[in-house]
Amino acid sequence: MRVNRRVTLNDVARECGLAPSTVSNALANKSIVTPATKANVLKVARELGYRVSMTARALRTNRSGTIGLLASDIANSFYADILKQVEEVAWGKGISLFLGSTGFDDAKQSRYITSLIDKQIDGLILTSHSLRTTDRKLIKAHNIPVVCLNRYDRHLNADFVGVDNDRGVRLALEHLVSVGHRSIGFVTGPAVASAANERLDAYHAVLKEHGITRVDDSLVVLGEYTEVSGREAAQLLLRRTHPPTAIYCANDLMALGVMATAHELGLSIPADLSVMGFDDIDVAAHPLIGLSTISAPRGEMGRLAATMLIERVEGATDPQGEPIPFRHIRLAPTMVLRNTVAAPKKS
Amino acid sequence: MRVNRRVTLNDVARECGLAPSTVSNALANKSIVTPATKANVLKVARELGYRVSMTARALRTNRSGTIGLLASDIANSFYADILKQVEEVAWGKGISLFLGSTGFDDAKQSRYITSLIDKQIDGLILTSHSLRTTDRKLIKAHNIPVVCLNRYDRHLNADFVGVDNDRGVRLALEHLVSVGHRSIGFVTGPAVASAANERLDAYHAVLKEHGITRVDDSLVVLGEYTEVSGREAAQLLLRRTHPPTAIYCANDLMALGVMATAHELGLSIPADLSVMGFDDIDVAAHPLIGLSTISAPRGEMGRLAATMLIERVEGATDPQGEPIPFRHIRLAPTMVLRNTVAAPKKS
DNA sequence: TTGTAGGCGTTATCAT
DNA sequence: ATGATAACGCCTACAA
Repeated sequence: MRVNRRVTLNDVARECGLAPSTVSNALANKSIVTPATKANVLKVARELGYRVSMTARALRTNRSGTIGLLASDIANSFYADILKQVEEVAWGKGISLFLGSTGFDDAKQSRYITSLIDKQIDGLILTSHSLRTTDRKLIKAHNIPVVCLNRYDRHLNADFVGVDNDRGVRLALEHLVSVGHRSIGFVTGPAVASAANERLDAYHAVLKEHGITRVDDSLVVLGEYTEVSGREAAQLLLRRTHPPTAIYCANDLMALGVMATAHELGLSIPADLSVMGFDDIDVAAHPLIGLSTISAPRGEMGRLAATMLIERVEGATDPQGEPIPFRHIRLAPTMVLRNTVAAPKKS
Repeated sequence: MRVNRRVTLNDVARECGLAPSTVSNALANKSIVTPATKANVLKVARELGYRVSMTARALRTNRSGTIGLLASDIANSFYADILKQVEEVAWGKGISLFLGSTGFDDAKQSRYITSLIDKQIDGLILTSHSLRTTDRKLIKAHNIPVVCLNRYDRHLNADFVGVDNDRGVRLALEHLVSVGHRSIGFVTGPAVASAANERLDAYHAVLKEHGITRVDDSLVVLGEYTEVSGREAAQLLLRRTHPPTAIYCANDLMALGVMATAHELGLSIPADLSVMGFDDIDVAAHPLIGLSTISAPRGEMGRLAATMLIERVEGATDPQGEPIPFRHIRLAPTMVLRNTVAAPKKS
């Protein structure tokens, strides 16, 4: 069986009795070509089942119509929600999306970046690690626009969009303090991204501001932004001789883990333990969970990131024709109070 | 500022004093080229920062090193879990992944398929809609290997992997029946994919087999595989004059919605209402949820789908050199009993 | 308004 | 073992 060769621009041209360049122009809807021929070309192209080869076009024009998104854990609904919006914006612009999951593996992210650049992505959204210097060089050498999402890289010339982590953590901790908590545990995330550090810093700052200087370092436990790691952290925290009366988690998934462990330990929330999270993922709002948390506008973050990236890809300029300066956008989080916080028990 | 041109094979060749073709062969580690020159080429390539242009290579070889995955809702953790495994397998093979979200929009899926084929994907994993005939033609014309995941298309020559939906639903419903339920509501999903129909069919079959023939059609409510749609379905079901004593949902997300509504209506689960789902997504296992459900091995499904697809892309053959026949794999689901099922109240 | 020619960066074929 | 040449499919000067 003969394998059918692909229909090319030349085939259309031949069929129309025109030159390839004319067909190209017609298909690109250039005003230079006569409406009549345009119509004819379109008709023939459709009949023959002609489809442009983006590969050939990319080789020629240096634009592939693709962007990449790298996330540390695509099964985490925080990233999934962002991803969804990015996909939508990209789709609206006719751009295809490469997705990569980096785990917490620095090297994997690097290899992903080179691999995607080999594939000639037009732009890249980074949501996971900070970059290695080699990555930065590569990105610069190939002139790939980058948007950093929720992780700021001060060595990279790139747009940034994220939540105001400091403000978010403050909102939560001040609420916990105002309700009477003095001994507050903190489950932090891997320090590969700036967001984790910012949240941890805010924790220390708020406690200090409220005169809780005697903050025990062992009240801070390292998690991995997953539910299991939240469970494990809670084991550590709640098994102490003097367990904290409240636990603040750097994301909701870990807060769910803490709630699970508390439940299994026979502790009732919020009576025996207050818990708060960060992100406001969907399950947090479920009445059986009712997690009080800090809501990060991740839909908006995803949309903004994609929009800003595509702007750069398209070489947008300001009214004076100057390239747009890099933007640094912090979205304000809000506090959502549900059922996981109460005053600590008098003991 | 001069924008630095990309380093090409020719640059490496010139620097080495070799012909481009030799460099190409050296880089491809062909046995034909001398080890010494290989080493030299490699060294120079590294020094110059040479990176292959996959675009050019794809144009030449007709292989892009990319595959596509189309899902109806990437924020649904069912798909996210599959996606994660697909990504992992692909990454292991050096293949990049295009991700597309189709909603429940038939036309969007079609446009995605053409768009990805324009970008010369080597293969495609379909998890959402059934195909239009035009899609099938396009796929056939371009000879793109396809794997159908959890949605069977009998008109398409493709590998298939999915759960045994019939068996899963039977497991659940027979459990509900054995515990004493006779009036069982069913929240189904959009019939755009075969899985939804299979689950609904199984529902009818099991009820009939147990002599519950007087099954009221209004006990079947259409959902959208989302939590909100589960909530709405529950409103319909529980506001009836004779509400069912149990509700079976075609996926866990909708079961969560049912649980939410029940909770808000002051019904306690499982005392007043039994609920079961399908999938066994992560939250289902949370102690505060404890949803009894049917566990679909979606990690394995994702892994299998990706592996089978890549096999085809690489043109794998059986020992006789014949192309591998299309496989149709049904994975067995298992029942996970937690805390959402009890005998119906005597009334 | 349409046609011609060259090149984007590779690889495959054939010659040396 | 290495080199020359052509071709993958498209776009874009420039020429007609």
